[in-house]
Amino acid sequence: MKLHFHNTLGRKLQEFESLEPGRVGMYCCGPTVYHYAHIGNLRTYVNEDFLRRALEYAGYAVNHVVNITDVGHLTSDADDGDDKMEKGAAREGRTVWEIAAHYTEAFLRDWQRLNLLQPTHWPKATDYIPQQISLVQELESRGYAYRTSDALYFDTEKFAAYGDFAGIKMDKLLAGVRVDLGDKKNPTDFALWKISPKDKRRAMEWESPWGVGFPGWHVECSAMSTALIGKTLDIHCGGTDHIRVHHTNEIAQSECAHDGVPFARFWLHNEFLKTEDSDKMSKSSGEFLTLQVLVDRGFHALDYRYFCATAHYRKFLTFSWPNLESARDAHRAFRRRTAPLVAAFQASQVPSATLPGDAKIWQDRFEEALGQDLNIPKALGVAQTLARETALTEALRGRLLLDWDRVLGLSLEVSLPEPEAEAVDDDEAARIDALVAARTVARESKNWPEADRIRKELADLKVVVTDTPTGPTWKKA
RNA sequence: GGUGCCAUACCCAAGUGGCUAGGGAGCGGUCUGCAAAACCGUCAACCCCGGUUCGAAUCCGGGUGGCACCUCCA
Repeated sequence: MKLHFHNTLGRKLQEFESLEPGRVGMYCCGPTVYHYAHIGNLRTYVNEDFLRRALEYAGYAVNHVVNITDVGHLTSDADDGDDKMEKGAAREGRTVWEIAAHYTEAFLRDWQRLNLLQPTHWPKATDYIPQQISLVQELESRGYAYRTSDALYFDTEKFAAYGDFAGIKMDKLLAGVRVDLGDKKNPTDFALWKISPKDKRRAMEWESPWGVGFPGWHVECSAMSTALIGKTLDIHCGGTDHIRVHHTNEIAQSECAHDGVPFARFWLHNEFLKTEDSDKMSKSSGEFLTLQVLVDRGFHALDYRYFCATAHYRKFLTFSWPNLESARDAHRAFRRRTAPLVAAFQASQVPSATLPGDAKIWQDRFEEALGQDLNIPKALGVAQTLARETALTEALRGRLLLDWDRVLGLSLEVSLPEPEAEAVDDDEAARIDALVAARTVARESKNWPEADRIRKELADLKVVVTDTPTGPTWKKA
Protein backbone atom coordinates (compact mmCIF):
# COMPACT_ATOMS: atom_id res chain seq x y z
CA MET A 1 0.00 0.00 0.00
CA LYS A 2 1.39 3.33 -1.07
CA LEU A 3 1.01 6.56 0.84
CA HIS A 4 1.26 9.98 -0.71
CA PHE A 5 1.36 13.17 1.32
CA HIS A 6 1.33 16.83 0.52
CA ASN A 7 4.75 17.93 1.69
CA THR A 8 4.99 21.54 2.80
CA LEU A 9 8.63 21.22 1.82
CA GLY A 10 8.16 21.81 -1.89
CA ARG A 11 4.38 22.22 -1.63
CA LYS A 12 3.48 19.17 -3.61
CA LEU A 13 2.12 15.67 -3.35
CA GLN A 14 4.90 13.19 -2.82
CA GLU A 15 5.09 9.46 -2.35
CA PHE A 16 6.04 8.68 1.21
CA GLU A 17 9.13 6.68 1.94
CA SER A 18 10.73 6.42 5.32
CA LEU A 19 14.44 6.80 5.83
CA GLU A 20 14.64 3.37 7.40
CA PRO A 21 12.43 0.70 5.80
CA GLY A 22 9.39 -0.12 7.88
CA ARG A 23 10.06 2.49 10.54
CA VAL A 24 8.83 6.07 10.82
CA GLY A 25 10.04 8.80 13.15
CA MET A 26 7.23 11.30 13.56
CA TYR A 27 7.33 14.45 15.65
CA CYS A 28 4.19 16.45 16.35
CA CYS A 29 4.21 19.83 18.04
CA GLY A 30 2.26 19.48 21.25
CA PRO A 31 0.52 21.87 23.58
CA THR A 32 1.78 24.54 25.90
CA VAL A 33 0.02 23.59 29.09
CA TYR A 34 -0.97 27.00 30.37
CA HIS A 35 -4.68 26.55 29.70
CA TYR A 36 -7.19 24.00 28.46
CA ALA A 37 -6.90 22.81 24.88
CA HIS A 38 -9.77 24.03 22.74
CA ILE A 39 -11.45 21.96 20.06
CA GLY A 40 -9.44 23.71 17.37
CA ASN A 41 -6.21 22.54 18.99
CA LEU A 42 -7.72 19.11 19.30
CA ARG A 43 -8.62 18.92 15.62
CA THR A 44 -4.93 18.91 14.83
CA TYR A 45 -4.22 16.06 17.23
CA VAL A 46 -7.14 14.06 15.83
CA ASN A 47 -5.79 14.53 12.31
CA GLU A 48 -2.31 13.55 13.44
CA ASP A 49 -3.83 10.46 15.01
CA PHE A 50 -5.37 9.53 11.65
CA LEU A 51 -1.90 9.92 10.17
CA ARG A 52 -0.27 7.79 12.85
CA ARG A 53 -2.91 5.11 12.41
CA ALA A 54 -2.66 5.18 8.61
CA LEU A 55 1.09 4.67 8.86
CA GLU A 56 0.63 1.72 11.19
CA TYR A 57 -2.12 0.37 8.96
CA ALA A 58 0.37 0.52 6.10
CA GLY A 59 2.74 -1.59 8.16
CA TYR A 60 5.12 0.96 9.64
CA ALA A 61 6.35 0.90 13.20
CA VAL A 62 5.92 4.50 14.27
CA ASN A 63 8.14 6.27 16.77
CA HIS A 64 5.68 9.02 17.63
CA VAL A 65 6.79 11.95 19.75
CA VAL A 66 4.51 14.67 21.09
CA ASN A 67 6.04 17.31 23.31
CA ILE A 68 4.47 18.89 26.33
CA THR A 69 5.64 22.46 26.63
CA ASP A 70 5.58 23.20 30.31
CA VAL A 71 8.03 26.04 30.29
CA GLY A 72 6.82 29.51 29.51
CA HIS A 73 8.28 31.26 26.57
CA LEU A 74 7.52 34.84 25.88
CA THR A 75 4.47 35.81 23.94
CA SER A 76 6.70 37.23 21.26
CA ASP A 77 10.19 36.74 19.95
CA ALA A 78 11.04 40.29 20.78
CA ASP A 79 12.21 41.27 24.22
CA ASP A 80 8.86 42.18 25.62
CA GLY A 81 5.77 40.13 26.27
CA ASP A 82 4.60 37.96 29.10
CA ASP A 83 5.41 34.41 29.90
CA LYS A 84 2.30 32.35 29.23
CA MET A 85 2.91 29.94 32.05
CA GLU A 86 3.48 32.75 34.52
CA LYS A 87 0.41 34.49 33.23
CA GLY A 88 -1.59 31.33 33.80
CA ALA A 89 -0.20 31.03 37.30
CA ALA A 90 -1.06 34.64 38.10
CA ARG A 91 -4.55 34.17 36.69
CA GLU A 92 -5.27 31.24 38.96
CA GLY A 93 -3.14 32.02 41.99
CA ARG A 94 -1.10 28.86 41.66
CA THR A 95 2.52 28.07 40.92
CA VAL A 96 3.65 27.51 37.36
CA TRP A 97 4.38 23.90 38.23
CA GLU A 98 0.83 23.40 39.48
CA ILE A 99 -0.50 25.02 36.34
CA ALA A 100 1.60 22.70 34.18
CA ALA A 101 0.48 19.61 36.09
CA HIS A 102 -3.19 20.55 36.01
CA TYR A 103 -3.41 21.35 32.32
CA THR A 104 -1.22 18.44 31.30
CA GLU A 105 -3.63 16.15 33.09
CA ALA A 106 -6.62 17.80 31.41
CA PHE A 107 -4.93 17.47 28.05
CA LEU A 108 -4.17 13.79 28.48
CA ARG A 109 -7.78 13.23 29.48
CA ASP A 110 -9.01 14.81 26.24
CA TRP A 111 -6.44 12.77 24.37
CA GLN A 112 -7.84 9.56 25.80
CA ARG A 113 -11.47 10.54 25.30
CA LEU A 114 -10.82 11.17 21.61
CA ASN A 115 -9.32 7.69 21.34
CA LEU A 116 -5.96 9.06 20.22
CA LEU A 117 -3.16 6.52 20.34
CA GLN A 118 -0.54 7.16 22.98
CA PRO A 119 2.67 8.53 21.49
CA THR A 120 5.82 6.55 21.98
CA HIS A 121 7.19 9.48 23.96
CA TRP A 122 5.63 12.45 25.71
CA PRO A 123 8.69 14.58 26.48
CA LYS A 124 8.34 17.58 28.74
CA ALA A 125 10.38 20.60 27.84
CA THR A 126 11.60 21.02 31.41
CA ASP A 127 13.03 17.50 31.38
CA TYR A 128 15.24 18.34 28.42
CA ILE A 129 16.98 21.51 29.55
CA PRO A 130 20.51 20.01 29.25
CA GLN A 131 19.82 18.86 25.69
CA GLN A 132 18.53 22.31 24.82
CA ILE A 133 21.58 23.97 26.31
CA SER A 134 23.91 21.71 24.38
CA LEU A 135 22.04 22.42 21.14
CA VAL A 136 22.48 26.12 21.71
CA GLN A 137 26.16 25.55 22.50
CA GLU A 138 26.57 23.75 19.18
CA LEU A 139 25.08 26.73 17.42
CA GLU A 140 27.22 29.18 19.32
CA SER A 141 30.42 27.26 18.64
CA ARG A 142 29.60 27.22 14.92
CA GLY A 143 29.13 30.96 14.90
CA TYR A 144 25.37 31.13 14.45
CA ALA A 145 24.65 32.96 17.70
CA TYR A 146 25.29 36.40 19.09
CA ARG A 147 24.81 38.00 22.49
CA THR A 148 22.71 40.98 23.39
CA SER A 149 22.06 42.40 26.82
CA ASP A 150 19.14 40.08 27.48
CA ALA A 151 19.60 37.00 25.33
CA LEU A 152 21.55 34.84 22.99
CA TYR A 153 20.08 35.16 19.50
CA PHE A 154 20.22 33.04 16.38
CA ASP A 155 21.60 35.03 13.48
CA THR A 156 19.29 34.15 10.60
CA GLU A 157 21.54 35.92 8.13
CA LYS A 158 24.09 33.14 8.60
CA PHE A 159 21.67 30.51 7.30
CA ALA A 160 21.32 31.16 3.60
CA ALA A 161 18.27 28.94 3.18
CA TYR A 162 16.41 30.61 6.05
CA GLY A 163 13.32 31.82 4.21
CA ASP A 164 13.01 28.93 1.76
CA PHE A 165 10.69 26.71 3.74
CA ALA A 166 8.04 29.33 4.31
CA GLY A 167 8.62 31.11 1.03
CA ILE A 168 9.73 34.27 2.74
CA LYS A 169 11.44 36.81 0.58
CA MET A 170 13.91 38.28 3.00
CA ASP A 171 14.40 41.57 1.21
CA LYS A 172 10.68 42.26 1.19
CA LEU A 173 10.34 41.32 4.81
CA LEU A 174 12.98 43.79 5.78
CA ALA A 175 10.79 46.55 4.43
CA GLY A 176 8.14 45.65 7.00
CA VAL A 177 7.67 48.25 9.69
CA ARG A 178 5.79 46.09 12.17
CA VAL A 179 8.83 44.38 13.59
CA ASP A 180 10.56 46.11 16.44
CA LEU A 181 14.17 45.08 16.18
CA GLY A 182 15.25 45.85 19.72
CA ASP A 183 18.83 44.63 20.00
CA LYS A 184 18.39 42.10 17.22
CA LYS A 185 20.40 42.34 14.03
CA ASN A 186 17.65 41.02 11.77
CA PRO A 187 13.91 41.00 12.23
CA THR A 188 13.82 37.23 11.83
CA ASP A 189 16.50 36.55 14.45
CA PHE A 190 15.11 34.67 17.43
CA ALA A 191 16.13 33.96 20.98
CA LEU A 192 18.00 30.75 21.75
CA TRP A 193 18.42 31.50 25.43
CA LYS A 194 16.82 34.29 27.40
CA ILE A 195 18.81 35.61 30.31
CA SER A 196 16.93 36.61 33.44
CA PRO A 197 17.43 40.18 34.57
CA LYS A 198 19.77 40.42 37.57
CA ASP A 199 17.16 41.99 39.83
CA LYS A 200 14.32 39.62 39.02
CA ARG A 201 13.72 35.98 39.77
CA ARG A 202 11.56 33.93 37.47
CA ALA A 203 9.48 30.95 38.50
CA MET A 204 11.27 28.75 35.99
CA GLU A 205 14.91 29.37 35.29
CA TRP A 206 18.07 27.35 34.90
CA GLU A 207 21.82 27.81 35.01
CA SER A 208 23.49 28.03 31.61
CA PRO A 209 26.79 29.12 30.07
CA TRP A 210 25.07 32.44 29.25
CA GLY A 211 23.66 33.04 32.71
CA VAL A 212 20.54 32.05 34.58
CA GLY A 213 17.55 32.06 32.28
CA PHE A 214 15.38 29.86 30.11
CA PRO A 215 15.46 28.43 26.58
CA GLY A 216 13.99 30.17 23.57
CA TRP A 217 10.73 28.70 22.51
CA HIS A 218 11.81 26.97 19.29
CA VAL A 219 14.74 25.19 20.88
CA GLU A 220 12.84 22.49 22.72
CA CYS A 221 11.34 20.89 19.62
CA SER A 222 14.71 20.65 17.91
CA ALA A 223 16.41 19.27 21.00
CA MET A 224 13.74 16.74 21.94
CA SER A 225 13.11 15.46 18.43
CA THR A 226 16.81 14.88 17.95
CA ALA A 227 17.10 13.16 21.31
CA LEU A 228 14.15 10.84 20.77
CA ILE A 229 14.11 10.29 17.01
CA GLY A 230 17.37 11.47 15.50
CA LYS A 231 18.80 14.30 13.47
CA THR A 232 16.45 13.65 10.57
CA LEU A 233 12.74 13.13 11.15
CA ASP A 234 10.62 11.28 8.64
CA ILE A 235 7.57 13.39 9.41
CA HIS A 236 7.08 16.61 11.29
CA CYS A 237 3.53 17.84 11.92
CA GLY A 238 1.85 20.90 13.27
CA GLY A 239 -0.66 23.58 12.50
CA THR A 240 -0.32 25.82 9.44
CA ASP A 241 0.39 28.74 11.70
CA HIS A 242 3.71 27.17 12.62
CA ILE A 243 5.12 27.13 9.12
CA ARG A 244 6.19 30.70 9.11
CA VAL A 245 7.96 31.16 12.40
CA HIS A 246 8.23 28.08 14.56
CA HIS A 247 9.08 25.48 11.95
CA THR A 248 11.22 27.83 9.95
CA ASN A 249 13.27 28.45 13.07
CA GLU A 250 13.38 24.78 14.03
CA ILE A 251 14.86 24.01 10.63
CA ALA A 252 17.41 26.79 10.92
CA GLN A 253 18.55 25.72 14.39
CA SER A 254 18.64 22.02 13.71
CA GLU A 255 20.35 22.09 10.35
CA CYS A 256 22.92 24.63 11.46
CA ALA A 257 23.70 22.65 14.60
CA HIS A 258 23.93 19.42 12.58
CA ASP A 259 26.10 20.73 9.77
CA GLY A 260 23.34 20.72 7.21
CA VAL A 261 21.80 17.32 7.88
CA PRO A 262 18.15 17.72 6.77
CA PHE A 263 15.85 18.20 9.74
CA ALA A 264 12.65 16.65 8.43
CA ARG A 265 11.77 14.96 5.16
CA PHE A 266 8.01 15.37 5.21
CA TRP A 267 6.17 18.31 6.71
CA LEU A 268 2.43 17.95 7.15
CA HIS A 269 0.45 20.95 8.29
CA ASN A 270 -3.09 20.97 9.57
CA GLU A 271 -5.55 23.67 8.61
CA PHE A 272 -7.58 25.39 11.28
CA LEU A 273 -11.00 24.86 12.68
CA LYS A 274 -13.03 28.01 12.22
CA THR A 275 -16.12 29.25 13.91
CA GLU A 276 -19.11 30.44 11.95
CA ASP A 277 -18.17 34.08 12.14
CA SER A 278 -14.99 33.11 10.34
CA ASP A 279 -12.66 33.45 13.27
CA LYS A 280 -10.19 30.78 13.97
CA MET A 281 -10.37 29.56 17.51
CA SER A 282 -7.83 31.22 19.64
CA LYS A 283 -7.15 31.35 23.31
CA SER A 284 -5.85 34.86 23.18
CA SER A 285 -9.17 36.16 21.89
CA GLY A 286 -11.01 35.18 25.03
CA GLU A 287 -13.78 32.60 24.97
CA PHE A 288 -13.06 29.21 23.54
CA LEU A 289 -14.69 25.82 23.33
CA THR A 290 -13.25 22.81 25.09
CA LEU A 291 -14.10 19.17 24.58
CA GLN A 292 -15.73 19.23 28.01
CA VAL A 293 -18.20 21.87 26.83
CA LEU A 294 -19.22 19.54 24.01
CA VAL A 295 -19.60 16.67 26.46
CA ASP A 296 -21.66 18.86 28.76
CA ARG A 297 -23.96 19.55 25.82
CA GLY A 298 -24.57 15.84 25.41
CA PHE A 299 -22.05 15.02 22.70
CA HIS A 300 -19.68 12.10 22.97
CA ALA A 301 -16.00 12.84 22.41
CA LEU A 302 -16.11 10.41 19.48
CA ASP A 303 -18.85 12.52 17.90
CA TYR A 304 -16.21 15.23 17.67
CA ARG A 305 -13.69 12.75 16.30
CA TYR A 306 -16.21 11.80 13.61
CA PHE A 307 -16.83 15.48 12.91
CA CYS A 308 -13.09 15.91 12.29
CA ALA A 309 -13.14 12.91 9.96
CA THR A 310 -15.67 14.61 7.69
CA ALA A 311 -13.17 17.15 6.40
CA HIS A 312 -9.71 16.86 4.89
CA TYR A 313 -6.88 17.93 7.17
CA ARG A 314 -5.65 20.62 4.82
CA LYS A 315 -9.03 22.31 4.55
CA PHE A 316 -10.72 24.64 6.94
CA LEU A 317 -13.52 23.05 8.86
CA THR A 318 -16.26 25.27 10.17
CA PHE A 319 -17.53 24.53 13.62
CA SER A 320 -21.13 25.28 14.46
CA TRP A 321 -23.56 23.46 16.69
CA PRO A 322 -25.77 22.39 13.78
CA ASN A 323 -22.72 21.10 11.92
CA LEU A 324 -21.65 19.13 14.95
CA GLU A 325 -25.17 17.78 15.42
CA SER A 326 -25.23 16.66 11.81
CA ALA A 327 -21.95 14.83 12.31
CA ARG A 328 -23.23 13.31 15.54
CA ASP A 329 -26.36 11.99 13.80
CA ALA A 330 -24.25 10.56 10.99
CA HIS A 331 -21.88 8.99 13.50
CA ARG A 332 -24.63 7.42 15.58
CA ALA A 333 -26.43 6.06 12.52
CA PHE A 334 -23.14 4.68 11.23
CA ARG A 335 -22.58 2.83 14.50
CA ARG A 336 -26.11 1.44 14.55
CA ARG A 337 -25.64 0.21 11.00
CA THR A 338 -22.20 -1.29 11.61
CA ALA A 339 -22.82 -2.88 15.02
CA PRO A 340 -24.69 -5.92 13.64
CA LEU A 341 -22.07 -6.34 10.93
CA VAL A 342 -19.24 -6.31 13.42
CA ALA A 343 -21.15 -8.74 15.63
CA ALA A 344 -21.75 -11.02 12.64
CA PHE A 345 -18.03 -11.08 11.89
CA GLN A 346 -17.08 -11.76 15.49
CA ALA A 347 -19.56 -14.62 15.63
CA SER A 348 -18.51 -16.06 12.30
CA GLN A 349 -14.99 -17.10 13.30
CA VAL A 350 -13.96 -16.81 9.70
CA PRO A 351 -10.22 -17.14 9.30
CA SER A 352 -9.04 -13.67 8.42
CA ALA A 353 -6.06 -14.69 6.32
CA THR A 354 -7.25 -14.07 2.80
CA LEU A 355 -9.82 -11.66 1.50
CA PRO A 356 -12.29 -12.77 -1.18
CA GLY A 357 -11.99 -10.92 -4.47
CA ASP A 358 -15.13 -8.85 -4.11
CA ALA A 359 -13.97 -7.65 -0.70
CA LYS A 360 -10.53 -6.87 -2.04
CA ILE A 361 -12.05 -4.21 -4.28
CA TRP A 362 -13.43 -2.44 -1.22
CA GLN A 363 -10.16 -2.78 0.60
CA ASP A 364 -8.38 -1.18 -2.33
CA ARG A 365 -10.81 1.72 -2.43
CA PHE A 366 -10.29 2.42 1.23
CA GLU A 367 -6.52 2.18 1.04
CA GLU A 368 -6.43 4.31 -2.06
CA ALA A 369 -8.24 7.07 -0.18
CA LEU A 370 -5.72 6.88 2.65
CA GLY A 371 -2.89 7.01 0.18
CA GLN A 372 -4.21 10.18 -1.44
CA ASP A 373 -2.83 12.63 1.08
CA LEU A 374 -4.67 10.97 3.95
CA ASN A 375 -8.14 11.52 2.53
CA ILE A 376 -10.06 10.47 5.62
CA PRO A 377 -13.40 11.96 4.51
CA LYS A 378 -13.20 9.92 1.33
CA ALA A 379 -12.22 6.81 3.28
CA LEU A 380 -15.16 7.41 5.58
CA GLY A 381 -17.41 7.66 2.54
CA VAL A 382 -16.17 4.26 1.40
CA ALA A 383 -16.95 2.86 4.85
CA GLN A 384 -20.43 4.39 4.83
CA THR A 385 -21.14 2.94 1.41
CA LEU A 386 -19.83 -0.49 2.35
CA ALA A 387 -22.02 -0.58 5.44
CA ARG A 388 -25.05 -0.55 3.12
CA GLU A 389 -23.59 -2.79 0.41
CA THR A 390 -25.73 -5.89 0.64
CA ALA A 391 -23.81 -7.72 -2.10
CA LEU A 392 -21.29 -8.66 0.60
CA THR A 393 -22.20 -10.79 3.59
CA GLU A 394 -22.64 -9.13 6.94
CA ALA A 395 -19.63 -10.94 8.36
CA LEU A 396 -17.41 -9.85 5.51
CA ARG A 397 -18.53 -6.24 5.79
CA GLY A 398 -18.00 -6.39 9.54
CA ARG A 399 -14.54 -7.72 9.03
CA LEU A 400 -13.58 -4.91 6.64
CA LEU A 401 -15.09 -2.22 8.83
CA LEU A 402 -13.33 -3.48 11.92
CA ASP A 403 -10.09 -3.52 9.99
CA TRP A 404 -10.62 0.04 8.75
CA ASP A 405 -11.50 1.16 12.24
CA ARG A 406 -7.82 0.71 13.07
CA VAL A 407 -7.48 3.97 11.11
CA LEU A 408 -10.80 5.64 11.81
CA GLY A 409 -10.43 4.99 15.52
CA LEU A 410 -14.13 5.03 16.33
CA SER A 411 -14.00 1.91 18.52
CA LEU A 412 -16.74 0.28 16.46
CA GLU A 413 -16.40 -2.96 18.40
CA VAL A 414 -17.89 -1.36 21.49
CA SER A 415 -21.17 0.46 21.81
CA LEU A 416 -21.14 4.07 22.82
CA PRO A 417 -22.43 4.76 26.30
CA GLU A 418 -25.80 6.44 26.35
CA PRO A 419 -25.59 10.15 27.04
CA GLU A 420 -25.99 10.96 30.68
CA ALA A 421 -29.69 10.77 31.39
CA GLU A 422 -31.29 13.29 33.66
CA ALA A 423 -31.22 12.02 37.21
CA VAL A 424 -34.46 10.42 38.34
CA ASP A 425 -35.18 9.76 42.00
CA ASP A 426 -36.61 6.45 43.19
CA ASP A 427 -40.16 7.71 43.69
CA GLU A 428 -40.34 9.13 40.21
CA ALA A 429 -38.77 6.01 38.73
CA ALA A 430 -41.37 3.87 40.47
CA ARG A 431 -44.19 6.02 39.08
CA ILE A 432 -42.77 5.82 35.57
CA ASP A 433 -42.29 2.07 35.87
CA ALA A 434 -45.92 1.74 36.90
CA LEU A 435 -47.10 3.74 33.89
CA VAL A 436 -44.91 1.75 31.52
CA ALA A 437 -46.26 -1.48 33.04
CA ALA A 438 -49.83 -0.21 32.63
CA ARG A 439 -49.10 0.55 29.01
CA THR A 440 -47.71 -2.95 28.52
CA VAL A 441 -50.94 -4.38 29.93
CA ALA A 442 -52.97 -2.20 27.56
CA ARG A 443 -50.81 -3.28 24.63
CA GLU A 444 -51.18 -6.93 25.48
CA SER A 445 -54.95 -6.57 25.35
CA LYS A 446 -54.55 -4.54 22.14
CA ASN A 447 -56.12 -1.52 23.80
CA TRP A 448 -54.22 0.88 21.50
CA PRO A 449 -56.03 4.10 22.51
CA GLU A 450 -55.17 3.45 26.17
CA ALA A 451 -51.57 2.53 25.28
CA ASP A 452 -51.18 5.74 23.29
CA ARG A 453 -52.79 7.77 26.07
CA ILE A 454 -50.17 6.45 28.50
CA ARG A 455 -47.37 7.15 26.01
CA LYS A 456 -48.68 10.71 25.86
CA GLU A 457 -48.80 10.94 29.63
CA LEU A 458 -45.21 9.72 29.86
CA ALA A 459 -44.19 12.19 27.19
CA ASP A 460 -45.58 14.96 29.38
CA LEU A 461 -43.20 13.71 32.08
CA LYS A 462 -40.42 14.00 29.48
CA VAL A 463 -40.13 10.23 29.31
CA VAL A 464 -39.59 8.48 25.97
CA VAL A 465 -40.63 4.85 25.71
CA THR A 466 -39.08 2.57 23.13
CA ASP A 467 -40.47 -0.88 22.42
CA THR A 468 -37.85 -3.53 21.83
CA PRO A 469 -38.05 -7.29 21.22
CA THR A 470 -37.21 -7.79 24.89
CA GLY A 471 -39.85 -5.40 26.16
CA PRO A 472 -40.18 -1.63 26.53
CA THR A 473 -37.41 0.61 27.79
CA TRP A 474 -37.66 4.22 28.82
CA LYS A 475 -35.43 7.13 29.41
CA LYS A 476 -35.76 10.69 30.50
CA ALA A 477 -35.38 13.08 27.59
C1' G B 1 1.70 46.43 1.99
C1' G B 2 3.94 41.07 1.31
C1' U B 3 2.68 35.75 0.73
C1' G B 4 -0.81 32.00 0.19
C1' C B 5 -5.61 29.58 0.21
C1' C B 6 -10.82 28.89 -0.77
C1' A B 7 -15.85 29.24 -3.59
C1' U B 8 -19.63 22.26 -5.14
C1' A B 9 -27.14 21.30 -3.99
C1' C B 10 -31.13 23.13 2.18
C1' C B 11 -26.49 22.09 5.37
C1' C B 12 -21.56 19.63 5.95
C1' A B 13 -18.25 17.66 2.46
C1' A B 14 -15.11 14.38 -1.45
C1' G B 15 -13.69 15.17 -6.28
C1' U B 16 -7.52 17.83 -9.94
C1' G B 17 -10.07 16.47 -17.94
C1' G B 18 -14.80 11.70 -19.72
C1' C B 19 -16.40 6.93 -14.90
C1' U B 20 -23.60 7.73 -9.43
C1' A B 21 -18.50 10.31 -3.77
C1' G B 22 -20.50 10.14 1.04
C1' G B 23 -23.22 11.96 5.17
C1' G B 24 -27.05 15.03 7.71
C1' A B 25 -31.78 17.31 6.92
C1' G B 26 -36.30 17.03 3.75
C1' C B 27 -39.85 14.19 0.93
C1' G B 28 -42.15 9.25 -0.52
C1' G B 29 -42.35 4.18 0.80
C1' U B 30 -41.34 -0.94 3.45
C1' C B 31 -41.58 -2.87 8.34
C1' U B 32 -42.89 -2.95 13.45
C1' G B 33 -50.57 -1.60 16.40
C1' C B 34 -48.43 3.71 17.11
C1' A B 35 -43.59 5.63 18.01
C1' A B 36 -38.20 4.79 17.62
C1' A B 37 -34.50 2.26 14.84
C1' A B 38 -33.40 -0.08 10.33
C1' C B 39 -34.07 -0.64 5.10
C1' C B 40 -35.50 1.09 0.01
C1' G B 41 -36.44 5.14 -3.18
C1' U B 42 -36.11 10.40 -4.19
C1' C B 43 -34.32 15.37 -4.64
C1' A B 44 -30.63 18.73 -6.17
C1' A B 45 -24.58 21.57 -7.36
C1' C B 46 -20.34 22.96 -9.45
C1' C B 47 -19.59 31.97 -7.85
C1' C B 48 -19.44 35.14 -12.65
C1' C B 49 -17.23 36.15 -17.70
C1' G B 50 -13.99 34.52 -21.39
C1' G B 51 -10.39 30.83 -23.34
C1' U B 52 -8.04 25.76 -24.31
C1' U B 53 -10.35 20.90 -25.59
C1' C B 54 -14.17 16.22 -29.17
C1' G B 55 -15.25 16.88 -23.85
C1' A B 56 -14.12 21.42 -18.06
C1' A B 57 -16.53 21.44 -11.23
C1' U B 58 -11.51 19.97 -12.67
C1' C B 59 -6.66 23.31 -16.98
C1' C B 60 -5.56 28.84 -18.42
C1' G B 61 -6.81 34.32 -18.12
C1' G B 62 -9.87 38.04 -15.97
C1' G B 63 -13.60 39.44 -12.35
C1' U B 64 -16.40 39.08 -7.72
C1' G B 65 -16.80 37.35 -2.84
C1' G B 66 -14.60 35.08 1.58
C1' C B 67 -10.37 33.67 4.54
C1' A B 68 -5.46 32.82 6.51
C1' C B 69 -0.29 33.83 7.63
C1' C B 70 3.33 37.92 8.07
C1' U B 71 2.77 39.16 16.63
C1' C B 72 1.67 34.23 21.00
C1' C B 73 -1.24 30.36 18.44
C1' A B 74 -2.99 23.71 16.31
